[in-house]
Amino acid sequence: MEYDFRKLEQDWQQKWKAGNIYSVANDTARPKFYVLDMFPYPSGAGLHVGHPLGYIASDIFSRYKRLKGFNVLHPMGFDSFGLPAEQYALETGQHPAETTRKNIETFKAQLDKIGFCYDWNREVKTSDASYYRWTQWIFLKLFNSYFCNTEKKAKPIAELINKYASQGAMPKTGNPVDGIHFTADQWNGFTRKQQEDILMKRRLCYSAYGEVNWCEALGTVLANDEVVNGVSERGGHPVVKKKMRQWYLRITAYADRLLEGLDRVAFSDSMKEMQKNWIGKSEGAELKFNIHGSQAEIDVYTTRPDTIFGADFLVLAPEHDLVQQITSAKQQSAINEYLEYVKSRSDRERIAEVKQVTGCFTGAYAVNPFDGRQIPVWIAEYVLAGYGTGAIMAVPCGDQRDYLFAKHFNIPITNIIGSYYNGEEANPTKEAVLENSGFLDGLTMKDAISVAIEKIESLGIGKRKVNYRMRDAGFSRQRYWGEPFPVTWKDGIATVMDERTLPLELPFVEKYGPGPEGEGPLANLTEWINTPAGRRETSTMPGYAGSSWYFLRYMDPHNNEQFCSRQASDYWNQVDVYIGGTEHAVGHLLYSRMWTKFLFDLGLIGFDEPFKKLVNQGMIQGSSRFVYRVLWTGLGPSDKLDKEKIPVIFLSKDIVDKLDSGNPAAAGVIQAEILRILREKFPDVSGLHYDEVSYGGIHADVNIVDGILLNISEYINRNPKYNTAFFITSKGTFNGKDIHAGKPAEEYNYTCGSEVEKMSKSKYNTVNPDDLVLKYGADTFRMYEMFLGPVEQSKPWDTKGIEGVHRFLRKLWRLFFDDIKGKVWNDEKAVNAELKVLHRTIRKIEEDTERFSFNTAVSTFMICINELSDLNCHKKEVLEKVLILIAPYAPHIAEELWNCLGNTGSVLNTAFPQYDGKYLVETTKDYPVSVNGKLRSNLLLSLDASTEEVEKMVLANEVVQKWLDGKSPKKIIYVKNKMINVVI
RNA sequence: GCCCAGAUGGCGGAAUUGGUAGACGCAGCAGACUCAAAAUCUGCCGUUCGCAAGGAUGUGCAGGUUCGAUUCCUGUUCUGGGCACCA
Repeated sequence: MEYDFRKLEQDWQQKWKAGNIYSVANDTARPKFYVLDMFPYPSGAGLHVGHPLGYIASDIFSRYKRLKGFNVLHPMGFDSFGLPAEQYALETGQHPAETTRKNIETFKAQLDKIGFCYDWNREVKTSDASYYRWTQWIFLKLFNSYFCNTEKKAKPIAELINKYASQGAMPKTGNPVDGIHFTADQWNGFTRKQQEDILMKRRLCYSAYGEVNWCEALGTVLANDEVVNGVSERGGHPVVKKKMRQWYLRITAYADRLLEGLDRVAFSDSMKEMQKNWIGKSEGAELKFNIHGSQAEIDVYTTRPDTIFGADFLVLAPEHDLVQQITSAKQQSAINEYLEYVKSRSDRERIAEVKQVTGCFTGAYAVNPFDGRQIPVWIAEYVLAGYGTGAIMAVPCGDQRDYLFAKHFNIPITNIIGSYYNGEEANPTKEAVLENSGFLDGLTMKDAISVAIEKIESLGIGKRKVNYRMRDAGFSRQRYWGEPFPVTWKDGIATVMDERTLPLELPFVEKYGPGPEGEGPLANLTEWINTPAGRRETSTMPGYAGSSWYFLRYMDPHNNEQFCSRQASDYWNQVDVYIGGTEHAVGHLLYSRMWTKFLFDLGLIGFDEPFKKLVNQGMIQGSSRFVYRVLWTGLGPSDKLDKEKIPVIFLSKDIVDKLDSGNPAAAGVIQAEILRILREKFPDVSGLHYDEVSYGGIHADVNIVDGILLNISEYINRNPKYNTAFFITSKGTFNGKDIHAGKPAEEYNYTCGSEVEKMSKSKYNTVNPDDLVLKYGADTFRMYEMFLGPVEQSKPWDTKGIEGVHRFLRKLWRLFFDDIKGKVWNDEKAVNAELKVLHRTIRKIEEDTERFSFNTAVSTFMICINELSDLNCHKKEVLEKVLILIAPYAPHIAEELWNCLGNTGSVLNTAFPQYDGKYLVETTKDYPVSVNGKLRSNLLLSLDASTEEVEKMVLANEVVQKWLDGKSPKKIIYVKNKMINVVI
């Protein structure tokens, strides 16, 4: 009986489905365990081998926990709203709902082939109205809530309105400020619009003006991803910043709680670090600078108020409100020019720019509040409007960027740190004793910080301030394929729908192009947008809206009354293990943590951190392959050459390497060969020249490249336009039409370049799991993905090596069945040697699975099966236990053999075997003996030997004596059960 | 540029707490079985000197701590991920 993996895997997958064995109940006395994958965006390219890495890991863990007696929730769903489907619709006219449905179908079929134990009854799709109804519902809750700064939690905005109406909003100390403070009487006298504007500043989801990437030519807003070097990815049109009304999530209100919550979750330190840095809490001061000869005041945020006397200039963000007001007539045109330039730059470009210092003087001078010194006010792109107050005081002797700016624009530098400043670069120290610093003279900078703040506060020119780098999250998109906002606008007032009327379904559109004025496609639906209550909001929610709470919906997916019943969320509680990529380190994870805290504040769930433990799977990268095509810049005479007739020439990687080797002779030979081909094509053209060979890399499908050797006939076959192209390789020059599939690729020896990149369809470097499952089976595929290396590590995909895992499973099979003899397993009693192998394996598998070290677990299985084979062990007593151990990893073969042994039902319904240490007791150890830290010999010693006995034995050792050469050792280091080191 | 991570044979990786570097697998080499192939099995397999015994050297690079460093510290190079509208 042979290992017919195709048949048995199919059979078991059907039986699992028919028997509904992965369905999970909410009401059970068993302890719960919740294992969650980050659900995928169902892209049109289908699943590639990178997706299942985390899914296999979580599947193994779920099955393992089930064997350990837990009621395991292990659901899957789809993050099915998103930009790619909309772009695809724009190009092909196919409705995103339709393509998304198809893609999900493909994904599910692919997932099922790998044999995952998902409870598909709990599937969620963020684009289903029955799901996004609750996303909209949570939006209403956010809109109708504010963050109470005293209690540090969200509360219904109705409470705030009541407070305003009864007590107003007056400062505890000091004078009320117009526009911020008001009495109850004033509040009650405000117009509805005035009241709503004030409330909007407190709502947890609010509307305000913000900047977007605007592409005039496309008439649309673009994602950063769609902007490349300042122009649109599609079409290459210029992109500028534009202010538009947007929705925002007030995540900054939760900044402190998001920081604090990190102490209560098991995320990796680096993950916590990334979130902390993203939140970017800093403490410092905000202070006012007056502008000489103007009413304007500039608020500056600084973490280093101690350096105030070293401030040689101020820099405003180009977008700063005061720029126009303070700019002098003389500087006006220069400023305008600079603003034009900045408009074309993305935030990332602006911060990343270091080589080139740019900026523009406004003509205004600020007055240092302490010594009255007048310092110039500049604008520069490295100051961002979104951070702090959008204005900084520049201290060139202490900040390198300020230093470079001062040098570049010849602004004199004041040294306040004496010898700590060398005149050649800034020194950001806090240790220096201050000089030239008025009342701070003689203080160390560290101590001066609080002294300076106190002074600033006592003079009433500023205050101590905690600042966050994190900004409120943009919550609206000028797109179609997302959740519509249940909001209408009238007279500038946003009114939300009654929650009982949800969902507000996404209406069907014919065209996916943008609406007028850069609004989303929904703006084109005149009938839909105009309602008696007002004009509907036409933007939709971002991708992260649906993914910020999906883990709750899995707990109670069919509930029509609530997003998730309290009963269900109390039982399943936090996600025990969450598996996904680091690319979500800050976005998704912060948003879902915030939503959880918010829902907790409202008492809708009983926990405020969603994920107890996070496992970051590494990214499986693609290993791209390139062919090199000759580029014709420098080819002439251009007026005499018929463009149509210029040939396509490909260079093999080794030829390209020769070109780049810097050896002019080798490069000359290649150039001559190209010229030869050209002369053949253009026999009549005189003065033909091609000055320098240049080339460009083009992705070739990794699936038709063996190692780096291109299957050249298949390449031409797939790209018929190249069937008259020339291929120059180390074996000669070949014309496409002479290349035949019959000849082995080695004959042509066209080699490719390679590069590790993100796996993506457009890079032709994706490998489809289906092919591998078909060829080797799901169990082999699962174990191979795990065997590749630690789950947390990123690595390029390589199919080589999968054979070894497949051989291992066949070897396992042969312990039970022989191709000729048939059944070989028996009911004999196991002996100690066999039980030792078994129990060592049980212990190691349990350990490795618990710490997510699946690669070493696979290797442990291999060692176990090798040893049992060597021992000729075919005993059911041992093998049965091995099957349970391996069931999480290779569920199909485990089920099959489990049943062959005479068991009924799923192997998952048994219990994980108990490890017994008595089989593993050792009495001796073969110690490594080092001399001066270098291994010289081994020594078999009893484990209960005394230190004296050991030393005696060591000194008596021949090899040790040889190295001692008659001398006596300085020291003998003996670490029990580890090693011995003799120091001479 | 900033934040985070990683770097070990021809390749993927192992070494869990500072204690025998290279487990396990792939590829390769040699052999057995076979008419042959497949499958399977056995042995070798970091580099280098040596017939061998054995020695030297070796975990990106440069230093340091230690009886002992892949592991800890300082610096540095390269690669990957993220940087707010991809998901």
